[in-house]
Amino acid sequence: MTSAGQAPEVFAQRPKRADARRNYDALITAARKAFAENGAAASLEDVARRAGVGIGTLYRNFPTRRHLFEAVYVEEVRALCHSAEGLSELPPWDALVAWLHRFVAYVATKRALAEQLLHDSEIFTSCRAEIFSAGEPLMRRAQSAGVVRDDIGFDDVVRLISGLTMAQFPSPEQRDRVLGVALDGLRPPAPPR
Amino acid sequence: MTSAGQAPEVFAQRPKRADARRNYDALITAARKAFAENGAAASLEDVARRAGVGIGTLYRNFPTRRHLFEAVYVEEVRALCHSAEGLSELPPWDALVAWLHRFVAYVATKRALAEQLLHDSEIFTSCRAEIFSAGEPLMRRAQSAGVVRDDIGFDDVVRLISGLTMAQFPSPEQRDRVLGVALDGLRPPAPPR
DNA sequence: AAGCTAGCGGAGGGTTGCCTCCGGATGCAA
DNA sequence: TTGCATCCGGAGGCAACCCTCCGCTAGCTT
Repeated sequence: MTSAGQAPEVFAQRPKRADARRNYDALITAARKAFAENGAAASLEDVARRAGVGIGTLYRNFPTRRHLFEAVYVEEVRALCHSAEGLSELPPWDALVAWLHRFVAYVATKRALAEQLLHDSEIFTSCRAEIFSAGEPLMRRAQSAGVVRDDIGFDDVVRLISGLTMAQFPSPEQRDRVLGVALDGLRPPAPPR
Repeated sequence: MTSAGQAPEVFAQRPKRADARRNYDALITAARKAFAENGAAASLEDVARRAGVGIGTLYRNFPTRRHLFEAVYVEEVRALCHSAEGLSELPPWDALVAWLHRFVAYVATKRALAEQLLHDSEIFTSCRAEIFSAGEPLMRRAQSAGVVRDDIGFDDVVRLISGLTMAQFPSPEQRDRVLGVALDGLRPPAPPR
């Protein structure tokens, strides 16, 4: 029950003919990999090659490098937000922490994507909105329950987490340990101190 | 009194003739700007242009893009580590926090650099060592004083901070607020919980 | 001040990636 | 089955960048 579903149609929509749709999906998948491997500057011709389609097909579906970027990015965000559903059955703190963990895991490999999109993109802002509508309720619930300090907003948490997301961790264990430390910072200060 | 000064000479050394040295420095400065603005893929010809030297000169000083990268990077790290000197006059916690703030501030703009260097570079490892020898003592002192939890290492802190470093903050205020939250996570857990 | 040599600049050849364009193939509706 | 609208692929022109090479310039030394 995120706000997804009626998101902005600003970006390239999935084509209707069966073969075209196949190609579209193959392109997105290939692009995700290529960007993850080679960074934001991955060759579009390489993407087409991986997807097993002609370069022309790529350009028809995504007139611009950015279009392709955005399509990949949007899909990631969708998945993340979707995963917030059902989390409200957990206790407030656990729900928040669980989702934030997913946040990190989902976005961890998308460095290149994020870097490219961070600047001036309306898609980015609308995705941001989606993320907020998925995570902010969890945050507020935790604050009302007194298990998260009151002097910070959800946007602070997003920055904190997405910062970690960008860092390179040698092992998932260390990543979780560090995330744990960061999360401890969210706890309300102990009464005496 | 960091371990700087006799650092690895693996990389291009500053030339001896006056004009050459001028060009070398101009190149580093230009490169720093170019990388900050255009990311890791900035055009080397552009760098030379900014520095007001011929492309040949650039290639003579830095045979490889990576050489240039490393020269810029090393200089940044030097400055940061150097700034740890004298901090031990402050109380343990304050000293650590002060340095970490500098860490964030110094490295904040070097996204592109870091991304490129993060992989397989011996320069990177040696810089890492330098950072550790500058920061780890501060950390240990704070731990002995009981103002930082004992179950984490300095490397965890580095990850935490350099994560923040990567994130894009709209204002320095928010950046500091978030950093504050993260730092609170370093405090030892309050006795009861 | 005169010569030696380190250093300079930028033309240019090669490579790579971008993007357009259109003849041919193919899903889909009737 | 047939027709057509949609979609495909990749050749090819264009632009950007990489990097080498070599004739000239100008610090430095004596």
